[in-house]
Amino acid sequence: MNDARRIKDLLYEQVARIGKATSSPKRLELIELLCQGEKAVDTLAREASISMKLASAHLRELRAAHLVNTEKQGKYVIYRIANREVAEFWVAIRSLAEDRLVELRLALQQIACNPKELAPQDRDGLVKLARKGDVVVLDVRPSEEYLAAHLPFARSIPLDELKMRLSELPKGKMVVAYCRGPYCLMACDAVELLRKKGFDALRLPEGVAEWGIVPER
Amino acid sequence: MNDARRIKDLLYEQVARIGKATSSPKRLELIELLCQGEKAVDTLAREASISMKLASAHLRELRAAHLVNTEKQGKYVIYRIANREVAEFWVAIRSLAEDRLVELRLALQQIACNPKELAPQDRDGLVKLARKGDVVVLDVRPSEEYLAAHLPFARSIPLDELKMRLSELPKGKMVVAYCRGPYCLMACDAVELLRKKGFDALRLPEGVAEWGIVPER
DNA sequence: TTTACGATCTAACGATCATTAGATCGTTAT
DNA sequence: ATAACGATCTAATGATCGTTAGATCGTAAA
Repeated sequence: MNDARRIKDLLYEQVARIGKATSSPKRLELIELLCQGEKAVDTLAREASISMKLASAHLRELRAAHLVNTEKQGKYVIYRIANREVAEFWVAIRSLAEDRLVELRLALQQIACNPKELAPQDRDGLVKLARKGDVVVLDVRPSEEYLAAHLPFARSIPLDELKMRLSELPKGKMVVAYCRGPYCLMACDAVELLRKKGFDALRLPEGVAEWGIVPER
Repeated sequence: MNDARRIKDLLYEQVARIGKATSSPKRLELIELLCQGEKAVDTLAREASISMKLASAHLRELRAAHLVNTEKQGKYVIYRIANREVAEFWVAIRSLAEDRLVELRLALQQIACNPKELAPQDRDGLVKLARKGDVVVLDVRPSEEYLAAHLPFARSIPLDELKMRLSELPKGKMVVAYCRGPYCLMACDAVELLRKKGFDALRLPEGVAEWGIVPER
């Protein structure tokens, strides 16, 4: 009787470890960043706008829940998402949050309205257009993330190089810009810039994780 | 610049509310119970082996994350899972936990080994056998849960009535017993009892939530 | 009306967590 | 060697959380 309780409690306790690991905003942001590709601690800290000490502490938690792996490379410690399932969970918990929390939907509308977004269109359709070259799928993330994983037929121009490299883009064609996902604002900025310069640009609010694409190794 | 930070932080903060709500073992157990059907606070407290005060406090948290709904019925306050997505998330977070945490897999093996389990068989096959009457799919949960939702062609004999109602079961046929899911031990006990009484019994470690069946209203 | 009971709220306690600073350790560059 | 830097560990802080007890409120049965 009491024995059954003990084992039951143990089971729920283990599942709660996943919940606990995903109960901190900054840890979620770190997971999203790691979904883009492997990164060292100082890179993660900079990109999440936190101190390296705090990043290290949060990564420690994620590691305790086995959601991320580490590998020492000389001076650096490289963090990676543990596997595809973690990336899928990041998409899943976000999806549930959007479904249940009005506040989140409202906040999303704020950033979604400004630059025109691509409708939650069929992905095959976009890929077909990109393959034919009728639209340019533009990856505006840092180039290391593009190299780690990117959408099919996407071209890489990091956001901070975009202004100087506008000539690389065909003037007549539609440009679809994407970044790390719906919570990342880089594609918004890119679309704003492109439109100002006379391009026909849309934001694709999805990233590699949403497409089920995951960096290798 | 700083403006973008503020809205980003807000987004991750909202998602973290879901993580926080699912970071407590008892809250997860309450979610699982509510996946079986609507329940009053005192029922939930009894079935989760906690005080009503504590149950009330945990349910308050789940309600704050909009994962559950409430409705006052006279003396009682009835809690319900908010929608199908919540039940699916409960299955998803459990699945990730099993994938990532060795301790959880080990604990599961402890309860899985004793009574022989049904292989992660195709569900259609089981339903076909049950429809023809070649196997008896036995729901050993309390009858209110059976009434709220149950597997196709399942018969209801609650665990605490099973010993007295053995005569209702055909002696020659295979009995497949299930309960609330892989973390619930009622089906284990049922299989143990049935085998002792000469039945050919197996445990189906899945419940309604795992089959994507969700109580109405 | 009185009584019992389901349920929540409040206050309070100890425990845990987020965050920062200081010290430490290993590696790379000078 | 020394210096610089990435990264972690420790300790310490304030905040938050889990849990329990006491009081309160509404409803249903006596």
